[in-house]
Amino acid sequence: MILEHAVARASELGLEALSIGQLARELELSKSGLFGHFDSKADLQVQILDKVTEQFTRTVIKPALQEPRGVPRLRRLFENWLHWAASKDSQRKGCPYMAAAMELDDKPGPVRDTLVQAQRQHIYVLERTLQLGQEAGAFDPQYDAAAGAQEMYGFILSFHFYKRLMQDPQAETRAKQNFERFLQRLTQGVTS
Amino acid sequence: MILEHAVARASELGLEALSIGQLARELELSKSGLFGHFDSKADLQVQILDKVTEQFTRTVIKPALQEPRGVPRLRRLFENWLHWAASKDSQRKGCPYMAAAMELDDKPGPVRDTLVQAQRQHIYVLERTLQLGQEAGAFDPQYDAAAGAQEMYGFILSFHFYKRLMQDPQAETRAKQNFERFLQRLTQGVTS
DNA sequence: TTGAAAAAAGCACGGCCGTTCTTTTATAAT
DNA sequence: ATTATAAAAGAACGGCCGTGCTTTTTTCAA
Repeated sequence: MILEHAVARASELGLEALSIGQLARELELSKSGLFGHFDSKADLQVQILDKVTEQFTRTVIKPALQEPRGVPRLRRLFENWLHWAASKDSQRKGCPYMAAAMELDDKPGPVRDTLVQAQRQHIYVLERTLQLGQEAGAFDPQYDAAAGAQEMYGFILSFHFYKRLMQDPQAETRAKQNFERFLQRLTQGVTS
Repeated sequence: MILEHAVARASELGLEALSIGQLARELELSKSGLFGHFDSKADLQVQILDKVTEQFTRTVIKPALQEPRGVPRLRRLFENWLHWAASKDSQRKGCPYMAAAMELDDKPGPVRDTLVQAQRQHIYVLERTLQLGQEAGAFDPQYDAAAGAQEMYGFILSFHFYKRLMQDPQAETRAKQNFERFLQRLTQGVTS
């Protein structure tokens, strides 16, 4: 329960800016009562990231893996991911990874390691989805899967920036438009 | 001089994490001696962003505008931008906007406004470069310039993430590869 | 119902934060 | 050389931080 709220706040403020005192106040707990559940702030941050990864796997990756390989799976994965990045409910505001990514990209340590591992794993899923699509004959086998994954990741990142920071109402339309064009290229000259 | 160092540190730590005391220590100044140059921390942050924008305009945009419209200008703009995002010298470590973007995307105020305005302006340059290329007959006039700008921005963002957070040595290669493919699409069926 | 174990609270600590005031030092014009 | 002006320093403030201790409350099995 504590972690759920912590995830929500961390996705707004970032992992560093989130303070234990503030968390305790919001949960109507004493500072030390809350702190008792964690060894340190870094430990809390790691647990937050683990929780986020669990959520991401459950709501973005798992549903996509139930789609058949090729276009349906890739599209589902992309749309879920986009939805994840845009989400603004009580659970999460935007992508919790992003705020963390910028603060941590120059600070080595266990928190950063946890984040990097999660991010690598998610991108690997993207890459593997492309590869499996190729093996299934749905995608152009010439296409560099790693480059494609980086490209798709870019769609999501730029969407996030356009939407959250610049509040561009057309961000989503264009992100989907770019993805569909990407998909078209990917399936170009493929029969099945 | 103060601002230059502040820019360098802010691009590493972010605008919020950067503290006045720390800055003063590094510059061998007293905290209040430094603070005297600014009305508040928010004012310092705004001035940092203004300085960054000036640097970005000078090193990324201006050189690109000296190239002829069309492919050369767009490529130059993209490469400069990529180089800016990757830079790791004494002046700057990575893109200072990015760290700020995530912290601020939910916090209204003058600092955020300054950042949004700068970012909008930079993206407008991107968009306008595409449009001018279209008008000059170098790019496919059907292409939606705004979507293209968002796509290119994605190349840069994903490159930044791959390189800085995940430390992928191939990030740059793939970013350029993706851009060149984008360029190919853009110039498809255009004679001149 | 008692008692071990876990959770929460209370309290205090040193430390850094942004900011304000006052005093000293340096700069530069008369 | 004197003086107005600006820059830096010094000291203090209230506030929040993360974290350790000790004490109280709650939980739950024996």
